[in-house]
Amino acid sequence: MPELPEVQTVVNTLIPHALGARIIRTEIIRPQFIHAPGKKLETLLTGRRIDQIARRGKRILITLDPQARLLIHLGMTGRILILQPGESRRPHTHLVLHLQKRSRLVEVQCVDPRRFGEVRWLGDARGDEGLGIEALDLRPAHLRALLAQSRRPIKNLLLDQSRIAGLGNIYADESLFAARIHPLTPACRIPLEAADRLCRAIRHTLLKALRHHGSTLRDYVDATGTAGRYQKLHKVYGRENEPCRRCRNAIQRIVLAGRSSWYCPRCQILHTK
DNA sequence: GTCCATGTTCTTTA
DNA sequence: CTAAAGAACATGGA
Repeated sequence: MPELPEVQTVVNTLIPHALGARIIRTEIIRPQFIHAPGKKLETLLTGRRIDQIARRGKRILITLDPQARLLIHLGMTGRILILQPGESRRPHTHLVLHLQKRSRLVEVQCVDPRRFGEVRWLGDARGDEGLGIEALDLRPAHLRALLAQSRRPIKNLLLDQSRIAGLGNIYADESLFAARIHPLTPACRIPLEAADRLCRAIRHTLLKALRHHGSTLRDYVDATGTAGRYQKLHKVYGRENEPCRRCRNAIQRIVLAGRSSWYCPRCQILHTK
């Protein structure tokens, strides 16, 4: 489900209900889904207060008081849902946090049918280990440097979270279309003007998706259960054989890094030298 | 039954 | 050393 705009929207919709709340009860329904060292997560979580809810790349980082951190990754189909106490538990719920914020009680359910996501106790760790620069913090000079040191197809580089954190399959394709760069172009062959165009395209695409609360293809909803709207504005993603919105040529699909990649063969230039 | 899916990680291959 | 390909994880929808 989640790339940067979706994960940020989950965080934004979680904050009003959960920030400052105390965890008064913890139910672990599927222990295999939860990574915690030694002690039981129930013991670690229960009694602490939620001090901060933030996003880094596609990770949700929850800072607790007394000081400790919890990481939630939504994987492909993960959801965090805010529910009233007593509302029926959704299928594939792995963890439920019972929160009290002043006199109000709410439940936070962590749901993930495919179980590609994870909940992990971080203790003192920051939770940003292994991640490259935030996609929204990317600046032309930084992107130029990244491109110069790689011959990989640009699409593969954009998906590499250890280089740039936050882009996934949808926004990598949409950003490359906006920058008019072919996904197979070797990173180091992208001309400087095109690199700067890509930098702007990434930022513009993510901010616009964020304004539309992300893309809902099938599973994604925010913490209040609301779907995103940006999928209606996709220019290439999932549009094989449909006309390019810019030139009317048919959108093509190829497989790269094991993922479908959609692009317009007329608008997106394959730079080779 | 088939193929495909917003992600990550591991193994194999080159 | 780099990095690509492929499989794996588990479930469900078309």
